[in-house]
Amino acid sequence: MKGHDHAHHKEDLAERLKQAHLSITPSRLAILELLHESHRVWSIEQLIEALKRRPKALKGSLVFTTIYRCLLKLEEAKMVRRVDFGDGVSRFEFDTGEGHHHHHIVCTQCNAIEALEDCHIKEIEKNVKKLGYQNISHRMEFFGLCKGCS
Amino acid sequence: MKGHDHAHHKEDLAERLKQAHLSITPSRLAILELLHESHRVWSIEQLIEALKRRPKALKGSLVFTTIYRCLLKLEEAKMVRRVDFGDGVSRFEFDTGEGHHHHHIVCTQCNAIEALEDCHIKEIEKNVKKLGYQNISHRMEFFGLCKGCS
DNA sequence: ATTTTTTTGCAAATCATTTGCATTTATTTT
DNA sequence: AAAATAAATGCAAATGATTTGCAAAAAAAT
Repeated sequence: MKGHDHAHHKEDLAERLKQAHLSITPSRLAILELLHESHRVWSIEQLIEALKRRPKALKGSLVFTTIYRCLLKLEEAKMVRRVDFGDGVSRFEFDTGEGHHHHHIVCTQCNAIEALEDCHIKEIEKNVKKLGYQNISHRMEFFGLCKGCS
Repeated sequence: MKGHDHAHHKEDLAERLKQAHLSITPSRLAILELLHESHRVWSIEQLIEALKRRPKALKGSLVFTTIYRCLLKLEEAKMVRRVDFGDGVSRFEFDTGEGHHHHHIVCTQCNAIEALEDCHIKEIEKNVKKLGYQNISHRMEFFGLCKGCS
């Protein structure tokens, strides 16, 4: 069952790459699989470490630039979303591409990151619209001391 | 009247520096005056340009590092707030230090920045609290096409 | 199977930010 | 007010993440 699921996902991911007119490469599939399975954000360095440790590691060496460029392409294709906590490091997470979006809470002590599945900021968006803006998007991240650290 | 007001502000700002145990220097006063008068955010480069053009320019040359370190100190002292739009450039604005806070909307085309004076995100904060977090803060910025650009 | 296009790997360039240190300026002490 | 102490400034160089150039390799199209 699990094996079948994985195969299914892999095909799906390859299909989405094809639809986005992106070549299907081992790096891209590996990144997408990892992001898809793990519901979390990854810095590029973290991704490289995790991919190295994988059972089915990539044959080629895992190079920063390669992962970086894969992520750029996947971001363009809306398969990956970039998350920025203002600490100078870009992080990435899987993007279902179905309009869902969420925010995060970052522990100011241990830097643990947790997803917040809700986003109730319609009021503010309304006001922004009143100001005459279009195609409004927003970034919102929370910072605080998590249970373990307080 | 205006002159008197300015003098008043200058004294206030010097007083706040004193209270924060920071030396009162021309650079710091000039930065604070500019930030206080202008209700907007400034990158360091923008600050340097603006300070150069001032009627009462600083005697010493305006050096990036100096402005940078001033802003760091002023941020610590909560007289200045740093704003991050995720474009790799830090910006700064005056901070009254009275608990007010606001967000911004950035035009995705012309990069114009406007302040949003309201912040209705109590619901989300409640949920974050339920998760066990303390000292919760957040970052939120909006992006969209402004009137002039759409 | 061959050509064409895209991706990868490595090195080097960028760009904003940060740090080191000698000099200057501000504050404190005498 | 002058001397001593502490802090800030200016310049150069270091840092660190990101981005780019280009030749080699891999994938897609013919």
